[in-house]
Amino acid sequence: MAAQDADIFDDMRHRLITGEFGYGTKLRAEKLRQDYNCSASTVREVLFRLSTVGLVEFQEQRGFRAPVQSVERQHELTHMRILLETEGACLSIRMGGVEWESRLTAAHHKLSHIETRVRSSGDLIPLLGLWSRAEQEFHETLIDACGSGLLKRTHAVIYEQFRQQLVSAETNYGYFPENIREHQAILDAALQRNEDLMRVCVNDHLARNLTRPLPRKAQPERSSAI
Amino acid sequence: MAAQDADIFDDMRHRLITGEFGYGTKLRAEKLRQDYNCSASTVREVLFRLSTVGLVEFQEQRGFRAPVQSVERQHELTHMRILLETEGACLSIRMGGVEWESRLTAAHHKLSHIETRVRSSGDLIPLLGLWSRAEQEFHETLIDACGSGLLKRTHAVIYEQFRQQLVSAETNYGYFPENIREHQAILDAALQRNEDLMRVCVNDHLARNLTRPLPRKAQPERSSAI
DNA sequence: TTTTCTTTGATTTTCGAAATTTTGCGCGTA
DNA sequence: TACGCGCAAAATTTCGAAAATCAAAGAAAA
Repeated sequence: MAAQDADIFDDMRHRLITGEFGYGTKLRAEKLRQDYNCSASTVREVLFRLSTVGLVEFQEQRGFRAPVQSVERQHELTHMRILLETEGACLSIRMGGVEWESRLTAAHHKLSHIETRVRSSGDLIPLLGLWSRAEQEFHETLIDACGSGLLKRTHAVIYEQFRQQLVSAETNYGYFPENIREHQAILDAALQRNEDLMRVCVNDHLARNLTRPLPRKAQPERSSAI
Repeated sequence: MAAQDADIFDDMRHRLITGEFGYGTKLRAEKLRQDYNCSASTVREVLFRLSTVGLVEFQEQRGFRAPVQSVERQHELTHMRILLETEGACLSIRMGGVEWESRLTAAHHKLSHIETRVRSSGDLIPLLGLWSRAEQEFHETLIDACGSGLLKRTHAVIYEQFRQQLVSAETNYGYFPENIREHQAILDAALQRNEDLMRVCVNDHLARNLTRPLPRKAQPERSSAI
C-alpha cells in the first residue's frame, strides 16, 4: 500500500479547508492518530507538512492548532492575493502567448457555466465544490504564464489559506452577479493585453473581501510627524 | 536539556545558508543523525521544518536535498523580493510613525558603519557575518511598519533563500560603493515619505542581482499574436 | 481570600527498530 | 551492444513505547 502519508495529508487538508476544525482549536495528535489508525509520528509529520502551507500553526512544545480566524488575517490574505495576483496576471500578459489566452478562456468558460447554473437555480450549496474548484483553476491559470514558479507556489499557498477563511465564514456568497461580471472583466483585460485595466479588475474583484479600506497613499514630501 | 530540536534546526539553517552543502545534494538522514547524535525521526522533523521556509526541498519517498542553484531561481527570488519589499516599504511609509523612522535610521547607521569599515579595510570576508546580519536587519526594519505579519513572514522566507543563493556564489561583493549609496538612498526616500522614489530605490538596489532584465511592459491594446 | 508551590495527569518530543519503497548492479536475452 | 528483468543494498517511512515537557488541580503559606 503506497504512501499513506500522502493520503492523510490530502484528507487533513480537505478537512481543514472545509473548516471542520474550529479555528484556534488544538489538533490533538492522539485524536487524529485514532481517526487514521496510524502512529503519532505519522500524524506529527503530516501536521508539519500542513504547517508548511500555512494551514495549521505550530508552536514549539505546545503542539499544533488550526489558525485563528480574524478580520486582520482575512485582510492580510486578501492584500497578499492582490499583490501576487496582479503581478502574476500582468507578467502573464507580457509573457504568455495565444496558448495561455486559450487556456484562460477555457477555464473561464467552465467557471462561467457553473456560475450561470448557480444563478438560475438560486441555490449555491450543491454546486459549491464544483464552483470552488473552477474558480481556483481560473485564478491559477490567470497567473500561470508569469514565468515564475516561486510566484505561483506562493500564490497557491495564500489562496488555500484564503479559501480556508471563506468556506466556513460562508461570506460573499451573495455576490454571484458581481462575481460573474468581474471574472468576465478579468478575461477581457487579459485578451486585450491591457495591464493597467487588469490591475484594476483584479483589485476590484478581491477587494470586496475587505471590510475596511486599505490605507491610502500618503502625499510625498509630507512632514514626518505622527 | 531543553528542546534539542530547536538547536539542530538553527544549526542546520546556518549550515544551509552558508552553503556548506552542495546545491542539489541529498541530505542523508543517516549522515546528519551521526552529526547530531540523535535519531532519524528528529532529523526528519528538522528537515521538514526547514522545508517550511524553503531552505531544503522535499520529495515524497525520495528524501530531502539542498535546493539547486540556478540563474532562474536567483531571478525568481529577486523578483519576489522586489515585489514584497517595495510594497512593504511603501506601506510602512503610509502607516509607520516617527518611531519607525527612528528604528530605520538606527539600523542604517549600524549597517553604514560596518560598510565603511569594509570599504576602508578593503577586505570583506572577516566582516561578512556582521555585514550580513546588519543588512538583513535594515531590510526587515524597512518593511516592519507595513502592518501585515503575513507580508513580513513571507519576505523573511524569501530573504533567507536569497541569501542562501548569494553566500556561496559570493557574487556582488565587488559592489560595495553602490551598496552604500543605495542604502542611503532608501533611507532618504523613507524619511521623505516619498513612495514613488522608494519604489525606484528598492528596485535599483535589488535589480543588480538580475543578469538579464525583467520582461518589459507590453503596450496595451496590442494584437495577441505570437 | 489570594498567592505560591507541588504534585499529578496529559501532551509533546525523542528514540531505535521494523516495514516499505527506491536505487543500483549483475545477468540473461535479443 | 542494447534492453529489460530481478535481486540485493541503501534509503525512506512508519511504528509503539520511553523520556521530557507542559498544564491544571490541589495544598500550603501569607
